[in-house]
Amino acid sequence: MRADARRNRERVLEVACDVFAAEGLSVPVAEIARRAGVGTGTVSRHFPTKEDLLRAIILDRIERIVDQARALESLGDPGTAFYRFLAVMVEETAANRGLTEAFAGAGFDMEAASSGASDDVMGVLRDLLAAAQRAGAVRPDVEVADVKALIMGCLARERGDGDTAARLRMITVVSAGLRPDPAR
Amino acid sequence: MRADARRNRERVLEVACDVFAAEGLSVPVAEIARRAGVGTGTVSRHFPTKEDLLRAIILDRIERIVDQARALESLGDPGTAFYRFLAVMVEETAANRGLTEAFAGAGFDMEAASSGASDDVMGVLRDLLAAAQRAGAVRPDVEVADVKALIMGCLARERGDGDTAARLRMITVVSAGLRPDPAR
DNA sequence: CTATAATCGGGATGGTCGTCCCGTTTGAGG
DNA sequence: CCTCAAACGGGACGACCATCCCGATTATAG
Repeated sequence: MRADARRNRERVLEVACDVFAAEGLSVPVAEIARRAGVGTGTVSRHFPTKEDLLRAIILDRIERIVDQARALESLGDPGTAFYRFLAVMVEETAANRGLTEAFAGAGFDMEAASSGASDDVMGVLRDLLAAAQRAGAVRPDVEVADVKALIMGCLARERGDGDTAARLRMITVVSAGLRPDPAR
Repeated sequence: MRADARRNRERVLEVACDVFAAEGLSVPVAEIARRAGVGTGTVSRHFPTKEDLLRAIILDRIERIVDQARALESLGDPGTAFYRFLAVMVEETAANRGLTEAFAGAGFDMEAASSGASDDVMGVLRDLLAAAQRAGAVRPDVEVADVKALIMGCLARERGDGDTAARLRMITVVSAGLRPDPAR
């Protein structure tokens, strides 16, 4: 691979990561190219479709989240692991509008793009939830899709990363709601 | 107004209501026209922009929700009123994909479209929340935006109206989370 | 330094959609 | 029945965007 090609590829990736995080997935590819100082042809040669570009950026972020989840999994108390993962996932995603939209399923099919074991967020969430429920730390009737939707709720709190206190409050409320009756 | 004009207007309104509810706000105006059996010109004469058409449909639905809220407001117990409104809002909206997208702010600026007192959902929600908090039925630190986001979470549970049990479970969880510590 | 193949830039293409316009049709009053 | 303004249909237009393509450029091996 030629040196300038590699450089351009890196540059596009970096710019795309920032722009999608700040302004969401609907930013035109041509705009990414413009800000990276390259032509649209250069972008679409390295990443034939917009989805390819998104995959390269988003799956990287998701892998980091999954890593943290796996680390929490081996933490001893399944309840603590589950609830801490809720907070981690919300915090990691809140500052990234593109990632939020990806989770919401807007313009990017995460399930289809995730093929490896290292990017299966739903899988790891399912494991954490099941363990926490076995330990009696989460209401037994709650399903993975419920938890995902509640996380989406926390992310819907507002665009951007401004209000950390509000996010914390949301997580507190949701966590309290998920706990079975006795344990408060 | 000529009889055929009135008839066409009604027909477009009816079809648009169904289609947007079933398939969301991104359905092309031309498709509405096609299914109503009229030309695109007819639609855009009665409703110059797509937003005009949406307003005519969505604000009507919102008014109905607000009516129910006002009815609950005069119900005596502010806590009961608030929690029942949560359920009402989710139930009313869940079956209507267009309404869900409108609340999510996708392609339709609800705040801007709402001008009358009869369509201010956020206003009535604020009143219900404040009263419930004064009565000690909701955590005092929760804000209106938090509640809205949690409702969005319930709506994000899945597309369509299929799983009533899941929606009920979501409302239970969210309600439990919103209650202050003592009252379970 | 030169040749050449990889790479680049950005215009062309095709598709979608909202809105506007105009030639044609039709409802309804006289 | 006859007229004509109101209403209709659907094609034209313009905006936006992803993707493809090709003539110009440039990195790198020899």
